[in-house]
Amino acid sequence: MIDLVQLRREPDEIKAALARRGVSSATMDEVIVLDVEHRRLLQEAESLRAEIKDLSRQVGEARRDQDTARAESLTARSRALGDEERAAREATDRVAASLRESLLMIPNVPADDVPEGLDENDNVEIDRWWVGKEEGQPFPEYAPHQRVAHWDVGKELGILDLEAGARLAGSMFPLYRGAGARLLRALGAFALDAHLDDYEEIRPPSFALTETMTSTGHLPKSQDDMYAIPRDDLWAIPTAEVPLTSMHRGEILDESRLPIRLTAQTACFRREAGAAGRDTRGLLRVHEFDKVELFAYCTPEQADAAHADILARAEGLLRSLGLTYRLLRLCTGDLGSSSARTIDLEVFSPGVDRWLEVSSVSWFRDYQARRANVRYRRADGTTALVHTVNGSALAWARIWAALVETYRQSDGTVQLPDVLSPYLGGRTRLTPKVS
RNA sequence: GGAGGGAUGACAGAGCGGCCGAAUGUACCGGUCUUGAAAACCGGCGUGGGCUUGCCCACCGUGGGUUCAAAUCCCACUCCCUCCGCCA
Repeated sequence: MIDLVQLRREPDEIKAALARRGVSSATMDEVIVLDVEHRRLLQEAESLRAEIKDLSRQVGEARRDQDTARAESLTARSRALGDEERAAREATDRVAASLRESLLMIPNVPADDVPEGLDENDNVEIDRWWVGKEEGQPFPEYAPHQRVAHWDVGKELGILDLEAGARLAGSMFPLYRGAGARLLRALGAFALDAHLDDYEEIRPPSFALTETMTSTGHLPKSQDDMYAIPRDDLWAIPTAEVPLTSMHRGEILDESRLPIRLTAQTACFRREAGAAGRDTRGLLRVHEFDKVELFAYCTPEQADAAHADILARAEGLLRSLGLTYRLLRLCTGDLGSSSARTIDLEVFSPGVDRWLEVSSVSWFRDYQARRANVRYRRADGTTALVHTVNGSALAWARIWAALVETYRQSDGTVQLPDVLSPYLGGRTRLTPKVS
């Protein structure tokens, strides 16, 4: 949620920044009006409250002095004020609720370096990498044997059974088998191990309460994109960012502990409402996928370095897997609602001949921390909201697809990169199932 | 799922419905003493919000209720602990 105090102090700056991502100035004016009204009512209610407290204290004194007549007259006055106070408080609460409701729907203020744009077509490519680039080799030419879509490779080798997944849970719930399932397990272990130098490994719950979802900004905005279990007030997490952001909810962290860096692999659940039929073949877009997430709570001063570190780690994994990828700076129109700045990593998958988003590295400023109420204590004793930063490293379903396409050999086998060997028991070559 | 016990500041732990935002201890910060440290002593030490910056308001697991007045009484819920049942 954005900073209301800042909105009061510099309404024009905030309005201008939010206008870049489509929030009308009329919407912001409504918020400002609600805020003014809220404070007016709050003052009214509080001064009534103060009066009642004072009268009540005097009743106590009168009782102690055995002055029954005085006590009763004071009681009568206080009782009369009580009705007024209740009405004032209810009015205050009503306005506070609608103020909060409005604030929850307002996206984060974009950073200055976020490019202008309407949708993903306006994202700006800032870098591109492929094996041998540093040695001066040109962008790779992919051979015909690499131009086979992963769903065909998967079927050929018996490592991906989309029909079985669909039978169990409907379409877009993939089922991996044999070496395909093991490859997925290997990727997770490979990535988690790579981050353990600086990041604590977490295994959080796969479900979270409405309150938790709200603190990351996923609710109320994205409720149609998530799986809900209403009987238990639970939602299936769309990313480990949700539990990690709430891990320290309501806490005041000592500055010396920052940055707190966490990594977690979880299943991620996405309803992908409205996406039916669009780029949904194979593993391009699925309802459930595994992802290793990197996350940091930090001070504002540490945020840039924390963001850069996560980005470097995600890139590092792609490079050691030998996959071609590019970096995109998301434009205002494509930026996630909670984010102030996001860099996407897209891997090139030759079989389907497209760039697939496999990581999104975002800086949230204090937007999530304000909702989740995560603060830190500075050396001078004051408190401030932390900044949160996160990124995927990486989302495995699409990496799986890019790997089997990129490394498909002319004989139809797939020769996986050596870095995965320890996690595959040395079996880096995937061959067609004989049975 | 059943029975019982509990939830108060960083921690421990008091708190007859009325100077209780909360005793006391520990921890922590500052000072005195000391060559220095420890001990002792003195002082400080929760978080938010509002405005007339000096005051006011809120918060004792959460949400309701009773009352002139609630940490304190009532109801519901959540979580933790113990026991029973069930269970990977």
